[in-house]
Amino acid sequence: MDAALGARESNLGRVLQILHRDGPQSRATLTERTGLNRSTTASLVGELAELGLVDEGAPEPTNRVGRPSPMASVSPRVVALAANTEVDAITVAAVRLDQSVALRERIPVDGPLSPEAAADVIGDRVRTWRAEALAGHRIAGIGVAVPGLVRVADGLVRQAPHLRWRDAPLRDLVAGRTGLPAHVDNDASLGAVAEHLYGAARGIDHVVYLDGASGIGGGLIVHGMPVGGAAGYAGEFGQNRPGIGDPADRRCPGGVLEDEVNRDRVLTMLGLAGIDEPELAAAIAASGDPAVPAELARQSRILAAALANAVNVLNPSTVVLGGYLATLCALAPGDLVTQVQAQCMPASGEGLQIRPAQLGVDRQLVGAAEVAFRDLLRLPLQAIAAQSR
Amino acid sequence: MDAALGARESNLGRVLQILHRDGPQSRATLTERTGLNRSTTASLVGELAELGLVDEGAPEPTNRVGRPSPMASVSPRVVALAANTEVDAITVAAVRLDQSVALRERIPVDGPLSPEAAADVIGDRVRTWRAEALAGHRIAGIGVAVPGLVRVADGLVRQAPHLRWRDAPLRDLVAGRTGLPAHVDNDASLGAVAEHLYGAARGIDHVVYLDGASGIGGGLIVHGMPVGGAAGYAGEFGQNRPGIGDPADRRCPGGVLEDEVNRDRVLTMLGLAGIDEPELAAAIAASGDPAVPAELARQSRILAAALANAVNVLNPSTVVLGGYLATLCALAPGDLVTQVQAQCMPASGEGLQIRPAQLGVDRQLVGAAEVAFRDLLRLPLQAIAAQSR
DNA sequence: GGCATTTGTTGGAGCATACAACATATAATC
DNA sequence: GATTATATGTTGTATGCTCCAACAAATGCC
Repeated sequence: MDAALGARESNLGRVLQILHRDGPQSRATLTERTGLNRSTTASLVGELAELGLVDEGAPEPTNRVGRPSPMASVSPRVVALAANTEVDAITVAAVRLDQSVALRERIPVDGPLSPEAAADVIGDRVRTWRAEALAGHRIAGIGVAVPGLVRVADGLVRQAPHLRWRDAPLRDLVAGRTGLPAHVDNDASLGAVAEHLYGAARGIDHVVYLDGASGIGGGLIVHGMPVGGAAGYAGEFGQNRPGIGDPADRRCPGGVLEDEVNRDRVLTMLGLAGIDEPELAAAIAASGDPAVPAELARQSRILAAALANAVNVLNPSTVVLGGYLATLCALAPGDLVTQVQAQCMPASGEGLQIRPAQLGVDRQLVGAAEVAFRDLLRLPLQAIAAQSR
Repeated sequence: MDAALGARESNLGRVLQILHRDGPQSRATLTERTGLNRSTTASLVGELAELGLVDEGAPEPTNRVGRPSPMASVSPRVVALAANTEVDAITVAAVRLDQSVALRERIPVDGPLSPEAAADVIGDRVRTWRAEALAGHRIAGIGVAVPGLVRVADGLVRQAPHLRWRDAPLRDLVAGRTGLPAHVDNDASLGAVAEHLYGAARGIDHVVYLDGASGIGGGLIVHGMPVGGAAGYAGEFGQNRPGIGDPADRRCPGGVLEDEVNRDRVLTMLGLAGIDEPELAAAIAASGDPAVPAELARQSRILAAALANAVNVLNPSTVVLGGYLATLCALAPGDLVTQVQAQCMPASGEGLQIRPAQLGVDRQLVGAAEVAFRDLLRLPLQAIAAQSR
């Protein structure tokens, strides 16, 4: 907003963000990336080091002429907390500014917990960590991933069917239990953020992300920014109704995408339950039943129809598939990209890439930590001042 | 990018943009809106006036205590040119910074022109205007609206079926003929820009815009910014295949939205052709054939299905319908909002508004002018310097 | 007509970065 | 192994832009 006032703080944030996203690098590199002057960069890095956000280190051997430039890296003593609320467990983690997971604990729970109980579980874990493992660390805040619709502005969980939550004020509950600034968002939206910054869609400005678990969640990146929409509910591809080319492909009249493209259907077919993705992939490969690849092909046709709609509307350069959808894409007969391109506008589908997600189980946690880091990365001084009050 | 260097230029742009978008206002208002200091605002407005971009005028009577603040308004001698290429005509216009249309000429053409011939038509008109009506005016550039897929980065028209263009380098053709910086974009995307800034979606950050003419074009506004996607093809709702609830509603097996929701079907039913929207609306109202409202109801059900998908994915607060789709929405039995809400996630559809477009025939021209103004509004000094070279 | 209020106007202070000159550390060269 | 070219750190100063404070001006209110 105000261009000159706060210019320094904004530049501090820029430097910190570059180190956060792209890892340790020399001051010379930072100078080039920011376009600022050498002396300014030195001053900025120095101030960040004084604030305890950045560590300055010895130059790395570079085998090039010229005076070596000292390295800067984010301090390992700065973390964001992250929580992922699932039906059978709540995972809490501490994520460093370099995305490494300092602490992680999966806390199994019996059946769906109430929002209050879930906040208690998170709060207890955080209290212990702050007294012990995280003593002496700066904690930027806490981000919570929820499998449901979240009104991002105030962290109200509007609807999380699997958790049986409705209109749960989770942000305030978690903030109250932890005493930390809290942020809540949809798990798939956070996965999209993580894959965009550090995973399969790194550096790509227009991304459609779909994550298949019990349902199908999704997230969008447009102009390099996560898209929440008016209230924060954007990305719910699972509830879309794509046109299905061959009526015989429909299993669920009036059903939505996640009814048709559904992991449980394959599990049932295989007579299995309670297995993870690698196990599912192995079971599919081991199965001799021809109905299995046929079902995968059917599901991938419907997925392609839904993706073609998304490609027409959003013209992404990359689609990232996570969880079950990555398995489906890898194992279904035929090429999903080709199927999508056959149904969308030729130009829109040009050069389209469909990639599996890269970040594994920590995806939601890294995404949640990212939103918890946001204020610190934008305006470091203000974030620190706000915390010491 | 660089926060301090160029701060002034960026602030010049901000002031100019506020006057451009929100009309004449006092310096005091500008001070409040920008958050800058009184003295800074005075200096900025003064410099813009010296540049010939802004006029300073006498204070307006305000009936309030205190020294009256002089008004600032955009200069009427600054224009952007705009062109809309249709099958049967090319419309060229000069649009002022206050969106008023200084000059407009609709040039009928016989059948589809080649891209070169179209650029010639535009170039001839522009040459005459520059010598006469626009003498002494500053011309920021020219924006061209095309009914087709446009690669925005270089203004290559990839595909414009109605014009029978494929891979036409229209930006370079128009820039060559006019000697002006040229921008080309899809007509519906430009309509979305115009409705977002000055029409039915004014001030709304998340908008889905659909325009029904010969086909269905569309545009998106996300986070208050127009969305082009990776190459600029975003918004092509017309080529989507929505799930159609009742199979009996399908008229066109394997067809896309614009095959099913189609103005020509209604025209045929009415035995009419070559009429405009008001005439169509009147004809529908006058028709006693019960098949007509039934067809409108069918089309609106399918439109609702497509919109529900978009609402799930993008969570807009407002959907704007232009052209035939506005007519359809107004005249089809039943409430379109209700139909959409019935098919999307309840939370996503909360508070959804569906509004007719407001800007009428100048919509595309205003949108095209807007992109032509963009550089001038962002960095006025650079834009002016670039022009005088 | 005096007073409160709001805004314009002016000159100077402050902040942040750019710049230039010099210092330093490395690789390449002879 | 000294010399040179190159790249970067370091330092003090200059520049650009805004903010600030004090004063002036124009209006409504009493």
